[in-house]
Amino acid sequence: MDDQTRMLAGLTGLGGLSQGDVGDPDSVRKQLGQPQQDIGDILQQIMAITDESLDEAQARKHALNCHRMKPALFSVLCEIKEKTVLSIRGIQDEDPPDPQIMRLDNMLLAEGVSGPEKGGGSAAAAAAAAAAGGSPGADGGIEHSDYRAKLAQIRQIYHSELEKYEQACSEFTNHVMNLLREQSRTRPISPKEIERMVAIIHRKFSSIQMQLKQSTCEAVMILRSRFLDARRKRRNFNKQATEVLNEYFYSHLSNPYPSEEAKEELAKKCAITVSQVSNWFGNKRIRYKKNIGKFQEEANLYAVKTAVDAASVSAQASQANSPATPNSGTPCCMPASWK
DNA sequence: ACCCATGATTTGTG
DNA sequence: CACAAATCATGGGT
Repeated sequence: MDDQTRMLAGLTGLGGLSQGDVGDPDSVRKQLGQPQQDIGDILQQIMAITDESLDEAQARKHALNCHRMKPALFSVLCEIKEKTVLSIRGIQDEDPPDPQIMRLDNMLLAEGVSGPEKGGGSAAAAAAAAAAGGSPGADGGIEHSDYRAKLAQIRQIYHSELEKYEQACSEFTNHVMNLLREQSRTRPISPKEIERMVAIIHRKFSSIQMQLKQSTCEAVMILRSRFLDARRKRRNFNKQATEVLNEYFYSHLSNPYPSEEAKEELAKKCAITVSQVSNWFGNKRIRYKKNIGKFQEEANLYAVKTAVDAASVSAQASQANSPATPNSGTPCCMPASWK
C-alpha cells in the first residue's frame, strides 16, 4: 500500500508528500489550490481513506466528489478498468437464446401452461388431451375436468412463481443498480459496467426460471401420464356398445374374427377405436374359450336377441315373450376352428 | 376391504 | 403383423 502510494505520487510529481500531510484537512485545503498536484493529491486521499474514521471519510468523500478534477479522473479510471479486467469477461457476454429454455417454453405453451389465461388454457388442455389420447368421444367428461383442474393448478403455481421471480429479479436489479450508481460517485464504475452487472443478474434469474420451467414440465408430464394414459383411465364401455359387440361375437361364434372393415363398422357403432374393438375381441375370445360355461347364459341371451331381431321384421307377436329356457343346448359352439 | 369383471398392455408365436 | 396367453390396473358391486 505504501509503495503504491509513493509510486503513484511519484508518477504525478508529488514525491514530497508525507503521511502526516495527507491526514491533515488543512493541508488538503491548501493543496487543492495547486493544480499540478491535484491528481497525486486525490490519489493520496483515496488511498488513505481506509485508515480514517467514518466521519472523516464521509467528509473526504464529499470533498472529492466536489473536486473539479473528479470527472476527468473518473473517466480515465473507468477506461483503464474497462481495458484491463472487464474486457476479458466482456467477450462471452452476448449469448443467443438458450435452446434448452426455448424447448421448455414451447412445451409449456403447447400444454397450455404458459400463454393465454383461463379460457384459452382449457381449450389448449382439451386439445392436448385429444391429441394425446385419440380419445373416444363417449364419456370421460369427469376425467377431463379433473385433468383440467390439476393443470390449472399447476399453471397457477407456475405463474405465481414466475411472477415472484420476476419481481425479485427486478427488485434485486434495482437495488444493485442504485448501489452501483451510488458507488460510482466514489469508485470508477461506468454505465457500461452497470449494464453488464444487470445482464449477469438477469442470467442468474433466468437460470432459476429455467429450473421452474423444467419442474413444471415434469409435473405436467406426470399429470398427463396419470390421466391420459389409457390404461389408467379405463372405463367400461357403455351398455349399448357391449351389446353391439356381444351381438356380433355370438352371431359369429364359429368364427369371431371381424375383418378390418367389420371392426371399423363396430368401432363406429360403439364410438370406440378400432384397436379397442380388437382388444375387446381378443379378450372376449380368450375368456370365452377359458370358461364356456360361464358365458352360456350370455350366449343364449344374444342368440335369442338376434333371433328376435330377425323375427321382428315380420311379426312381433309370435316371439314376444319367451324368457323360458332355450338353455344349454342351443348355441354351444366349440371353438374348434379358432386360431 | 375385498373380489371379480373388464379394458389395456406385454410377451411369445407363427 | 394378427393373434393367443399372461398379466396389469382399475371400476364397480358387495
